[in-house]
Amino acid sequence: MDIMSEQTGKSRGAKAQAQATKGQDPDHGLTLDLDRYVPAFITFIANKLSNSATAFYQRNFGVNVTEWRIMSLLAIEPGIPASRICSVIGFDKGPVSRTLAAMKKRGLIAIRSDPADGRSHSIALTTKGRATHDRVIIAALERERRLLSCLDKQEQELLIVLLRRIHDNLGAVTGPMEP
Amino acid sequence: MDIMSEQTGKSRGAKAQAQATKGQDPDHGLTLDLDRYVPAFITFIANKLSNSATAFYQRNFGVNVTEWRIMSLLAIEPGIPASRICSVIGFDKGPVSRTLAAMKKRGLIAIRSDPADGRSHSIALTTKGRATHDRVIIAALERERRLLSCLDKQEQELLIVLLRRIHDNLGAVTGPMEP
DNA sequence: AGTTTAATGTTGCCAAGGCAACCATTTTGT
DNA sequence: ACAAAATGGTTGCCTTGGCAACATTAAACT
Repeated sequence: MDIMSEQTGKSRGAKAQAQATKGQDPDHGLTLDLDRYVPAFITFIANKLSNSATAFYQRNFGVNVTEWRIMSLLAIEPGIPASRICSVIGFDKGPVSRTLAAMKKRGLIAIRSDPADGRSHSIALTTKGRATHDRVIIAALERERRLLSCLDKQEQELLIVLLRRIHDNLGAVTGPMEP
Repeated sequence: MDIMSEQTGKSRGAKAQAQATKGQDPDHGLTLDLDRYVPAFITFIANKLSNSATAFYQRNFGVNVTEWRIMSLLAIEPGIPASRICSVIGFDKGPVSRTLAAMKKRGLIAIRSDPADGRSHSIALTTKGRATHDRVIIAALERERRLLSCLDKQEQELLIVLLRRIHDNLGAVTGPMEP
């Protein structure tokens, strides 16, 4: 195939240093160029960020990163239902439901049922939840600042724009696909 | 984009504070701007990508996304030890060890112990593993192509460069930090 | 030498989070 | 009006993957 030979030749060039230590000469067939494979980059970065964030927030504020994400959204949009949380943070409603129950039990949020719709609930931070939020956000912004400290202001803007475009284009990949 | 374009005033009842467009809550203090908060973007995108990839690869090729990542690395650098896999894909050695055991049992990889170092092992794709790899990579590249289809060639290059810089800068955030 | 220290994997344990089945309420279609 | 479908949440079950304790071997330092 054309794709095969083209991609193989392309990725071979930038690869020499990667296998300096252990890799044998792999050169038969198509391989990924891990220095340019975006899904791997994004997953790697996200995993490290989430793990590190959960460890840090848990240790210092007693909340994990999922709870922090929910709190940050509730600070922006008080009174939203759980379904809104799911769509914004991109999580399944199962974990969100359980996390909300845990946060309510710890007094971080208040849940009152919607009088207009017996299925829905209105969720908001309590005073305690807001106080926790106001402490965590300082650390969160500092973490983001450090993460982006390797980019100048213009590059940061560019990254945000590109990530937003990718974010809005996720349907092109998560949708149906034939093998 | 704002995901809020749906029925915004639905379950917020009469007190729906229409922070509809941009999510700034004037009543309170500091809040995140979720349209510009990079950690949230990256996590969201990575979760959707990984979930969708695992579902797709599992259904069509019988491998999950972790196994695929390991396979893609083994195709590039045959004969590496497990520690190398951990550092490249950013996973803990525990899951990697278990995944390798499962892949060996299914005949996808071969593991032989290093005669020079009794602790280390040399891991490589079998013929069957390589055959699976050669089928999956077609889908993987197509998925990446779709993901990036919202960017032109220059923007894609830019994104790769920026992500690599972030990737290499992760230590600034995962390292020690005081609250 | 011998004793500590470090590195490689394996395993136990646990939290995070997706999926599906389900219940309770609308909403819709006829 | 009433059955059918859709919607919001809850729960059970499962996979993924991190962390820590451990065994084994290699390296480093007396």
